[in-house]
Amino acid sequence: MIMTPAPLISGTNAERSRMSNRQAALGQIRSAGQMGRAEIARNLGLSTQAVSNIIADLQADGLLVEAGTRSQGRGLPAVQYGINAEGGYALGVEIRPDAIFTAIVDLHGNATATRRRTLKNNEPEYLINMLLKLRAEMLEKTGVDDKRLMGAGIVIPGPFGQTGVSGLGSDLAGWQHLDAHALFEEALQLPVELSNDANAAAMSEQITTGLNNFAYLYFGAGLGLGLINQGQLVKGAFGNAGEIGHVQVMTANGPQSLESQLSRVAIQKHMNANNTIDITAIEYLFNQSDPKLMQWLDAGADALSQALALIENLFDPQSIILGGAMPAPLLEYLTTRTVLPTLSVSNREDNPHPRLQIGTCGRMAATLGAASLILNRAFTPNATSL
Amino acid sequence: MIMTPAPLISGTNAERSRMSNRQAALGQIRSAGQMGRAEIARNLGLSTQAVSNIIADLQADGLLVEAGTRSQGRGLPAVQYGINAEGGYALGVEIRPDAIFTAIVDLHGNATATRRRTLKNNEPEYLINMLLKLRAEMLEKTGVDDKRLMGAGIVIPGPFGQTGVSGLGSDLAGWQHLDAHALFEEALQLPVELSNDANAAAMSEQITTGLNNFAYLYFGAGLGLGLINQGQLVKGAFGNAGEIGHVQVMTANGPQSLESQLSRVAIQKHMNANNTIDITAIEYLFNQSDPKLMQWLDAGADALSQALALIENLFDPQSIILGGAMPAPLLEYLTTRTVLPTLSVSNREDNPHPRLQIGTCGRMAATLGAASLILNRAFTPNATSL
DNA sequence: TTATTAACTCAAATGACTTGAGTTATCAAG
DNA sequence: CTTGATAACTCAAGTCATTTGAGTTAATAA
Repeated sequence: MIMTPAPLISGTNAERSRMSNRQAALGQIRSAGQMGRAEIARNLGLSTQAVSNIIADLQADGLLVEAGTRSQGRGLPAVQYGINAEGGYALGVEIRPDAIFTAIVDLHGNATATRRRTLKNNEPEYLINMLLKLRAEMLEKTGVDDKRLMGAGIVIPGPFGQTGVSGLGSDLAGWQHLDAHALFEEALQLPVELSNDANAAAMSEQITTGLNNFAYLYFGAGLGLGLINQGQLVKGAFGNAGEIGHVQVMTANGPQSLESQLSRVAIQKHMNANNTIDITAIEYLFNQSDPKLMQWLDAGADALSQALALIENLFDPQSIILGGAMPAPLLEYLTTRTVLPTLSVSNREDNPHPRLQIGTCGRMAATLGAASLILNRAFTPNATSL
Repeated sequence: MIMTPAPLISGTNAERSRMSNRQAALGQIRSAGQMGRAEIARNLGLSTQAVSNIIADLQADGLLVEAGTRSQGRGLPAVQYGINAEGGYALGVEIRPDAIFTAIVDLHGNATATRRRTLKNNEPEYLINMLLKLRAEMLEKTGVDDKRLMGAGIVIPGPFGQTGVSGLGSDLAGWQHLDAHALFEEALQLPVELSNDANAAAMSEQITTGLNNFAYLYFGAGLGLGLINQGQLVKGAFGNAGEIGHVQVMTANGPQSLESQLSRVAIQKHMNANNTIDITAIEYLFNQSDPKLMQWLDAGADALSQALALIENLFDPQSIILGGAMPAPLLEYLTTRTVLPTLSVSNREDNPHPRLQIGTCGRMAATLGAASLILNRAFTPNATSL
């Protein structure tokens, strides 16, 4: 499977300008909730008239709805516009070796339908058929016209391609040499965004928090890092950026991989569990204040602290967000136990954001993140290929 | 000093489209060396006529020159255009606590004049006056019209602002709370790009290598990391991304900071030198195969190997480039001694680029890099504020 | 020698934005 | 309560940069 770095810089003409301006206007409205035309025009450096035309278009396309008027001081009150949740939908998909998760997400970012199926195998044909069936089911249930589906965001386990960290358990058997992107686009007949779990979850967090320079630590089976720089995902040359699990940290037992200290699998191992411990089981143990789990959390906090120092000094983010398939209270507890590193460029007074915070938690974090890859394109100029 | 993340997304109109297309056309020509109009049009997705108009403009502005014709197969031979080196210049500046380096660089990236002065102190007024004097000197010597100066790229020692790693020796005394950007723009009456040494050097390397996803390890007094993602610098929220020197690596003497193992200061310490060892001294020692230096190199190669694993797994670059104020032969030797990590996403067969390579070396690397921050803006659409 | 091909030019058409005049509704001041 | 200032918005004309389509030119292939 090939992921080209694609530096495709393209020229601009009137039509592409309009497209770009439409997206910029939508982006403004989304991040503010609702807005008037004159304000959008000021923010984008366009004339009121231009924005009026654009808004009229968007409204005709069903992407916007009027939302009353608002007056601030003198002058004619501004007619407010908001995103029409039903104006468009994104298909979010997470594929794991053992299961597939899907969701239909509206323009407000709310899931209107979700599905979860266990997988018998990872053969492309089986998987694609499953995916098509789930899409059809969800579309029927929600009554969404499939013309309103803007695209599919698909999370598949990294690393992409055959690399030095392949075959360590999490990747999809038999997919290393496939062009998954083309395969999915062909099957779904939709624009597709491929990504790993951490990047997808990070993108979704960008939308909800409004941050545009941050790092996202995603707890899946292992541990992944999603990086957002200037609002853009840092995917790396082959889409494999963020493989933080293999980074070494110091422990009482000498240097170990971060993933072996801080992940669901690490918990499993620490608890000497024979079968997989999932998020529900972890939540139960945490609510019981299970001594072994609490012990693990202390060691985990130490590893996390080292990871923070690393991320902060390499990336200087506004904030580091924890999320993924872990119970929120556990991550909350983990943050309170974690020492924020002193020797760090993020150790400064004038950052208005917390250095460490909790984001979206739960099983569907990556699936919703996948959908947000598509939503993001609708709201960001020049993001067609990211 | 405040560096805003500046997510300013702006709308597009006819004039801004033209500006963007001009830059895109220049970028095409630069990366290809020379090109015909029809080819540019195809690459940018514009009509031939549009590109013809743009090229005529650029030629009238003195940014392009005709460079003969080229025929490939049938059809009218294409008139080729190339960048006119004298069409514009950038001022490159590196400020260190003890010295200032400046250069005037033409559109081909060649330095037409350079200066180096030691600094008595770091007071803003003294520094600015020195800078103005050097600029005047260089402009006079080269006969460059100061209207042709497109801007100034200025490298100042990080970290920016008062952080947890400030006051460790390298930063400019008394500058933490100044708005350096405004200060320089006011004094020079030019657009200014501020950056740390590693980022500037990385940008310059992007231009010479054509890579757009890579990491650059910059050997200054310490060690810095410059990251380029999708052709864009990863600066971090406060401009302090890439502080890799403080990252911990394993050594025979337990965990140590990377900078203590792999930097000019580390050499100094290892050699038990009382006075600073500069690049010339290091080159001499290396040519003598000085046993202590060679011993240091072995330990350094080990530290470098760990740094590579880290960078590769976090950023998945096309390549990692070594450069800066070190003798090229020493870095060459270092690369041959460095084990490329196995457990890395970069350990793959299908990457056409070497995982580790040497870039620009020498005292002026950061200064020329600073200038390239300005040159880059001229050749990249939407890069006005990076 | 001739047909084909591709780069390029000219002039008209198109698309999207800007400009400027005019309308409307709110707030503030008298 | 009236009046004036203000700001959002609309309409119509103007501007800018691009596209389109009909030539023109020069090289190569047949």
